[in-house]
Amino acid sequence: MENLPAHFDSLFTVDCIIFGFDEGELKILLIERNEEPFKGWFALPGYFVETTEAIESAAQRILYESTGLRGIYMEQFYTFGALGRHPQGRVITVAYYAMIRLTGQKDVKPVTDFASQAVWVNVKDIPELAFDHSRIFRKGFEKIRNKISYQPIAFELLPEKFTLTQLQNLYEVILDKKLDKRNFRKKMLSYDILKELDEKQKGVSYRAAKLYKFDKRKFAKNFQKELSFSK
Amino acid sequence: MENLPAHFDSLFTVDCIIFGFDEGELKILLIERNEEPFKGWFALPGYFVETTEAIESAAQRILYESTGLRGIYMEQFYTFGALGRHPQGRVITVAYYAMIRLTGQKDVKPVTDFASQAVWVNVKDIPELAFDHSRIFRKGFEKIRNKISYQPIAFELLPEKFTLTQLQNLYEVILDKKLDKRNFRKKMLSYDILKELDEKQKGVSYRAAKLYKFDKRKFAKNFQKELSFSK
DNA sequence: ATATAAGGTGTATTTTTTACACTAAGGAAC
DNA sequence: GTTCCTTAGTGTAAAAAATACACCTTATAT
Repeated sequence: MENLPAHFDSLFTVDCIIFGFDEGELKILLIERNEEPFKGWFALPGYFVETTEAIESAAQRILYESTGLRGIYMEQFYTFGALGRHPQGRVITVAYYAMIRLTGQKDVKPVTDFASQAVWVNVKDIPELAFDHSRIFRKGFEKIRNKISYQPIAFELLPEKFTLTQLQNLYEVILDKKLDKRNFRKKMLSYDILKELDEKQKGVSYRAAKLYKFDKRKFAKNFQKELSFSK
Repeated sequence: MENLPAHFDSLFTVDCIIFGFDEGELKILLIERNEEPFKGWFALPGYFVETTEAIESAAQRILYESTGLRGIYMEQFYTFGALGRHPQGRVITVAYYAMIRLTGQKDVKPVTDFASQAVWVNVKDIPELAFDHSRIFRKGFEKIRNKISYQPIAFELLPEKFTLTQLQNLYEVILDKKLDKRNFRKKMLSYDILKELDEKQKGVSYRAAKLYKFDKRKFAKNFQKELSFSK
């Protein structure tokens, strides 16, 4: 950390995988680039980190510019710095993922000037992306797939009030496999992080299901105890 | 990723937590800085990433400069970029950990010109470190503590041939708790990643224990199957 | 009233985790 | 060479967790 130039600059970026769950499908937000390099390609929302900005804030800013949302929990999952990843020079990117609630209106605001549009794409239909963004996406997706197996992180994707079947569908889409209904419910309820509401689903043409809420307090209490190797 | 300056430079660093296991103690390698800022403080080995260098290579180089070792597996675990972390300006650092085999001689080569010495320090006695390195250390240590609970990553720390008791001691030191001998052996052997050798410990004044080797092939085979949420 | 579609529930079996204590072996000390 | 000391090495029973599996209930639509 020595021999610092009197003034220095940095060239690194933040790229975000923004997950949303909509109509039973897990999607991410992609932008279509309208500038070179990779003009016309789809890419993860991302941008340079200002020198006066913490990485974390840059991630929040990019999320805001892409979706209009603020204060969403984002998790940093890896930093990519292979030499050839940007055709014009050395760019290091810190990758984050976020999970957001798509409440019908799909709040996408393709704000930035370098994107011609922003679209939600099913994770099963992601095209080849600009730069090394395909790799970044795969790594981030793998991360949440692993994490969800031992930590209930997926509630951010659901509406505030949800049914157990919706929750199970979400798990099935993320894990890409069918789960047993009875076992899923038993296990999920045993975590004791859901609050059963006095309310039922509306507008369905079949028996309405009970609604639940995620209980942050209980979650914090029940998931502080760490993983153990045996005793 | 637009509006690139014709020429650009980046200011970021790599910092490494280098773990070693010696005389029953888990240690990390620290350097003592002999330049400002934080002259005289201990710090994690780290340095700038050259613009012509992949992050990964920089990590390897730093490991080599600190220990004389090459080709060791290193894992990136987090990137730190809070605004105030370096007193002279914005420096982003990508943190890696490595685990190395301390085979008696303790191969420390305090090579760099900005370090007056390099020392192995027990993880229980880490002093307050320069910059935000204390925080980096805590985060990295937590990471391996979690990871070892579901992946046998600790073999790199042991001599090539080791006894089950040595392995158990290592786990106990990392997890900071006592484990049951029978259960530990049962579980470890059930992973089927150890090769039992036709050889025994030497030079001990008590019953010599069988020696084992870590079997990389079996490890790869048995740990590709991923974690699952239930079926 | 009937059909349709999802909601909601329990138990037996298997697997995994935990708790727990004694004999065996080898070298050191006398 | 006998005794002592220290660690090696082993099995089983009980508890907990994970799995497999099928039917009745309830709400709406026709």
